[in-house]
Amino acid sequence: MWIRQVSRQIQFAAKPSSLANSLVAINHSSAIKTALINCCLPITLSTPSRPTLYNQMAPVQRDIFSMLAMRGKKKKKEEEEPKKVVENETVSLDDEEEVPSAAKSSEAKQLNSNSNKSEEGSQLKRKRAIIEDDEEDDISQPVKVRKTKSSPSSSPKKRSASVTPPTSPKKANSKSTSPIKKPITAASSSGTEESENPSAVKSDSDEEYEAMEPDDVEEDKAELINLAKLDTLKPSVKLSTKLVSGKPIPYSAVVEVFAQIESTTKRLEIIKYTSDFFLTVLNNNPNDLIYVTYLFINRLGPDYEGLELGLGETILIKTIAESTGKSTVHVKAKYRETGDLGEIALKARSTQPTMFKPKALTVMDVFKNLKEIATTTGNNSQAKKIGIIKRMLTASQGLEAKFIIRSLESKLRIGLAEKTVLISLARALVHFQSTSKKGPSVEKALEAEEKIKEAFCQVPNYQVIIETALEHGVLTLDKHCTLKPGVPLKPMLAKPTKSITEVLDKFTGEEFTCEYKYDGERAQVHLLNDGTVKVYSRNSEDMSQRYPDIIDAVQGFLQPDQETKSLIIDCEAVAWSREENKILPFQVLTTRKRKDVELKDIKVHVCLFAFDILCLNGEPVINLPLKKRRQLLQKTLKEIPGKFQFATSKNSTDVEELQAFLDISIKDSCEGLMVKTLNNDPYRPSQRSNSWLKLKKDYLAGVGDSLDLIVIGAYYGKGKRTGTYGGFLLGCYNQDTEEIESCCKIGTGFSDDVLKSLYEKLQPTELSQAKSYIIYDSSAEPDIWFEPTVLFEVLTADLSLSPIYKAGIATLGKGVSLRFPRFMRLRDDKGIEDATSSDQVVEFYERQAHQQN
DNA sequence: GTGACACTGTACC
DNA sequence: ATCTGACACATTCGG
DNA sequence: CCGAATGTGTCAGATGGTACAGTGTCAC
Repeated sequence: MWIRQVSRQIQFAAKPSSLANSLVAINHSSAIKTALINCCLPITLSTPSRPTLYNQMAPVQRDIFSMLAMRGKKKKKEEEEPKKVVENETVSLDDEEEVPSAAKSSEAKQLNSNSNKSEEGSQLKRKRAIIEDDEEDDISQPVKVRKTKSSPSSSPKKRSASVTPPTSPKKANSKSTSPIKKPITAASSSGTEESENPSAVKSDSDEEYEAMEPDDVEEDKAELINLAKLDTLKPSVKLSTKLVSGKPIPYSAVVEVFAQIESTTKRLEIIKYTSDFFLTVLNNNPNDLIYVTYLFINRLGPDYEGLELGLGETILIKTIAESTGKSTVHVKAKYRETGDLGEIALKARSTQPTMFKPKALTVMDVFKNLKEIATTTGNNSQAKKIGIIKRMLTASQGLEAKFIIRSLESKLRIGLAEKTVLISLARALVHFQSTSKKGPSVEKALEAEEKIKEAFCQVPNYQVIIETALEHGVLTLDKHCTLKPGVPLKPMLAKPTKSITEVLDKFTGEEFTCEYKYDGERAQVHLLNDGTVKVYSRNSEDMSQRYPDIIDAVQGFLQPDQETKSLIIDCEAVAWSREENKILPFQVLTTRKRKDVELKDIKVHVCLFAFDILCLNGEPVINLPLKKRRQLLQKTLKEIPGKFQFATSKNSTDVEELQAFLDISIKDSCEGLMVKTLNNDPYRPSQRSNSWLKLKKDYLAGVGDSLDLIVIGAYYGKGKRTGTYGGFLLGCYNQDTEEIESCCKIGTGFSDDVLKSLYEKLQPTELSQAKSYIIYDSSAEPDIWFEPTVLFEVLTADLSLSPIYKAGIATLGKGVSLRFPRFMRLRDDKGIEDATSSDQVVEFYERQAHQQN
């Protein structure tokens, strides 16, 4: 039987990896698997990844390309809003650019040559590059000052006044740029006009590309690159919103920075804009920095405080519809087109007449409003929330509406997130606190970055970090912000790995260990000095309410002779059957209540599998190597079978042995293995460090089934998937009834190109409604139905009983769906009758359930 | 008012 | 959770 | 020895299923 399947798979396997998969999926003999791993997977690994056109471009080509693109933009703008760009002004601007660029490049070269020698050096180099940009900032800031001075009509910017880096003659020249900026400034301060032309603000960049041309022609390639790069960096110079020292930061300033950030994809540039702005805030009104930071990371407070907006797409659409006087249908249609609710709100707003000019929103206003939305609960709370949003929208000017909505969606989508904010904060703070006129040295800046990252991992609370940094200085953060029981720290994460050989590859010459990867929930258990116990999730949410049983039992886990007062351990909480003494599937664990769990009516029992210790009696131990930590862990705690156990582990470097261990782990209801180095690395909170790897069974083992499913519908893409389908609804074929039963959605595994071609391929087969032989649940109804013609090969980790999908529902009473489905490839060699049948799906499901006994 | 149910949001993976 | 794409950086290759 | 080509690591943002919790709605 399986031989036939194998030959079928061989026939269609596109690449060795999927061949290996298919084969392994059918036969569990570890010898075969090992052989496959050894001969097939390495081949795949060395295959170069699909190059895209852009990737194929040489850097120079890319730079030229982007420069041209930028010029195109500028040209447009000039056409749109003709302004008095006087020639000599543009020239002088040009000068300004050139000088720093030359200086910078030579510096950079020096750095390069220094740092190539060692790994540390090269890291240094990278970071230096970032920091040097900063110095450029300093240069640019005076520019702003002068601009304002020379052009009274533009809002006076105190912003840079307090920064006051040394002003050199070169900078003096650059002031002449001010007139260029004026029109924009005027527009944004007048608000309403500008909102009709949102691109104006965003573009707020520079217009004088022609001035550069003569230079370009003469310069050699290297210079060209520098110019192009500088060119893209320039917009950060301009902030049209005025900031007044001591006064609250206007929200419009934040929005303006968001717009700048959104206009680029370059990380260094983003960091520059952000840190620039943070520094400005520090100089004007340090107390607002925390609010600004929260707006940038789009959060309301530390994760462990558990504040939620309680708003989603649906309610936002309703709100936008209400506040703009359009129907929800209309808004939804627009959403399809643009994939961005913020944009819709903005456009709708700009066409709305404004009776009187509302008071400008401040950063504080917005943050407080968001917080109010989050804390509003109870009857009629939704209406109240909508009311608050409407108020904000009414008060919004310019681009503000767009970002208010995006904030409410919890997706800023501007290419900036936590990590970048942290780096930017570090740079802003270190500049702010630097005593030297020139700003901090490169080394200091790097140090600050490290310190703040480290501190944040141990105390993930921006308010604490910022306050501490302001009080004691960024550079001593490590002394004041260390982990302590009661405050969750960012857990260490593992990197996915595709094969045992890959693991061996990465860990050659290292001593390492393997542990079971339990299929449960990460649980960071804290025991405080006063005996309190807290449990935190992977994302630092407080789960104490969910696990009163754990809290109750922790004291009993301690070795009696150790007198342990406090500790933090890292565990996986797994559902446990006390009757059969075995691990239960993840799906069982999720049925546990999350709040108000009473000890007496717990139905789903839990066994904690501990694998690490992070703090003991108030002393952080994260800097010890794993070997030591494990010893500590086992010395401090004792196993109580079925309640508290140490993760099963094994040290080996033998492929066969590891393979066997992996197989056993899966038989023992685990997801696979975690592989960790024993000696080298300390516990590195939050990093997907190279010293922890996860070896996932679904790439190697039998349950990682690949199915061929029928595409029966699709969903409109949002954000960067606007204009194509963002996901698809898939079904399997029931041979008895000749119906198609919905099975899962799928939205990952596509490259952009594939997504595009799928759109072209499927769009002609769109139907106005579902074919009658399609069985589905209304809650998984797609935006678009298709004539079923196309099959996807889909990989999955697990199968689950589903409340909404229908595959095999006749046999099992519930449908079966897929856990972690991902697209592998298009099966255009097969017809829909060759799709995986409902029976097969059921078979897969039962085999999986059976396997774990 | 109360309870059942639907819908939405958010957490986990 | 999975996955891709863009960047920044690291390393190797060819003249 | 330099620049080009190729490889690697990090980050951000698309998207998956499922369960509970909270709110809204409606019938009684």
